[in-house]
Amino acid sequence: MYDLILMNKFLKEFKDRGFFYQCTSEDELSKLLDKQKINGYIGFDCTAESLHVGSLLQIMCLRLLQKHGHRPIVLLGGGTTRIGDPSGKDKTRTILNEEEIEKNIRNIEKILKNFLDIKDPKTKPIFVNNYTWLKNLNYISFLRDIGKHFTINKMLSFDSVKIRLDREQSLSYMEFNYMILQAYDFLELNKKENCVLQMGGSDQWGNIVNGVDLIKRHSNKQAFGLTTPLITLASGAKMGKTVSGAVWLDKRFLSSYDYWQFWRNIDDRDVLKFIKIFTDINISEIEKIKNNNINELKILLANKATEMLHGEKEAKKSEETAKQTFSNNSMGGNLPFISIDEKELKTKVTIIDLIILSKLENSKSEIKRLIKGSGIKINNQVIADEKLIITKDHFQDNLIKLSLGKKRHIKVKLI
RNA sequence: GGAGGGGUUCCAGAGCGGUCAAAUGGGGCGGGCUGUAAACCCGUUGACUUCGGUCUUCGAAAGUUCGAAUCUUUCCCCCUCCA
Repeated sequence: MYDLILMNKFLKEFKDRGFFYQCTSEDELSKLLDKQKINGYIGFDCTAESLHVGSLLQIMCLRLLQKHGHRPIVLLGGGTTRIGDPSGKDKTRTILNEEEIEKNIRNIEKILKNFLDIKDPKTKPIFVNNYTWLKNLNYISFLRDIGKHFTINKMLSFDSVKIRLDREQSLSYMEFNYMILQAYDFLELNKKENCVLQMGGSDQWGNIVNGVDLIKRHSNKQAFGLTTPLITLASGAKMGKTVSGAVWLDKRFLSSYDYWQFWRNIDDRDVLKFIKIFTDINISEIEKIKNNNINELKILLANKATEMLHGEKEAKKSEETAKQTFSNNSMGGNLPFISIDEKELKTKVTIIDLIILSKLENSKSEIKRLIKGSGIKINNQVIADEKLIITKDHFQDNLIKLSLGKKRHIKVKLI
C-alpha cells in the first residue's frame, strides 16, 4: 500500500485500470516518470488495412500516456511488416507487397489519430515508420554494431523460435531476424526521439526486453519495457467479434452502429473491466457507479467507446437507433441500410435474394435454415415461406426492416 | 539412421469397402426463457437445387473395385520410442 502511494501517477492509473502485466525496473521507471515527461512507443503491425479492437488496448495505453503529459510515439512497422513477426505463428506469413503496406500504414495512422490528441504540442504524437531506417541498413556494419550484442544461444531460447524448432517447422533466417530488428527499432527511437519506454502486449515481452538490453549494451543507457495482459472475455473467447464479423476501428468496415452494438453486447462479467480499460471515465467515478444497473453500464460503455472513435453525435445516434430497434421494435436512423431499385422488384426478388443483397448472409442454404427456424423477419413479422416474393406492399414509407435473428437488422430502402 | 503411431468437416475426435455429408463433444447459428447478459432447454450446423436430386469434401497424387474417408502404391507433413 505504501509504495502504491509513492508510485508515479501514470503507473498507478495504468495498474488501477487493469493495463499492467509486466514491467522492467518498475521502481526506476516510476521515479523517472515523476521527474520528467518522457517519450514512449508502441509498434503496430501493418499487415491489415485497418486495426481492430484487438489493438485497442495498446491504443489506450498511448492515450493514457498522453493524458499524463508524456508523448506517445507510434511506430508503424513498415519495415518489419516486410519480414513478418514469427511470434504466435506456426507458419510463415504471407508477405505483402510494397503498395499494400504503404496503403495500410496511411490508413492505420489515420485511425490512430482518432484516438490521440494531435493538437497539444507538448504531447503531440510522433508517427514514425521503421522502414525509413531499416531500408538503408548496411549489412556488415549492422552485424558489427548490433549483431554482436545478440547471442544465438539466447535467441534460440525465445518461445517464438523454440516453438517452430520444436515442431520442426521451418523458420526462415529472415523471420529469425525479426526480434533483432524490433530491438533495433527501440534503439533507433531511443537515439533519434529520446524514447525510453516501449509498451506492448504480453506476447511482446521478449522482443521488448531485447530492445532494453540492446540499448543498455550499445549506448549504456537505461530504457524500459511495460506490457499489458492479454484481454480475454469472461466466456473465454478472444475479444473482437460480433454477429457482423470482426470489430474494425474503421467506419468503412464497420458502421458506428455495429461498433456501438459490440460494446453493448459485452458479457456482464466484463463490463466493469472494459469500462476501466476502454473508456476515460475516472477511476473514482467508476467506483461510484459500479453498482448501477448493468444495462445502464453497458450503454455507458458503448457510448463512451463509440464516442472516442466515431464522435459524440454518432454514439448518441447509435444509442437512439438501438433503443428504437430493440425496445420499440421500429427502426432508428443509424441502422445500416441497403437500397433497392423499384425496377428490380419486377424481376421477382425473393426473400432469399433480398437477404443475399443485404449481405447479412451469403449462403442460400443457411438462409433457408434460418427461415425454417423462424429466424427471419420482415417488419417484425416472422417469414415462414422461403419463396416469398418481395413486393411494394412490404414497404412501409419505402422502408423494410429486415431482421436475421435478434441482433442483425438492416433497413431496405426502396428507390 | 532404425521401429511404430497418426493426418477426417470451424475445433477436438469416432468411423476403417456400400445403410457416410460422415457418430459424439465443443464452438457457431436460430428458437424458448430473460435484460440485446449468463446459465439452462430445444432445433440446426458443406454448397446449389425446378426439392426429384446434383456437385464438392475425409493430407496430395495415382490405382484396385459396380462402389473408397475406409484397400494398394508413391509423395508431403506431424507425433512417440530406439540409435
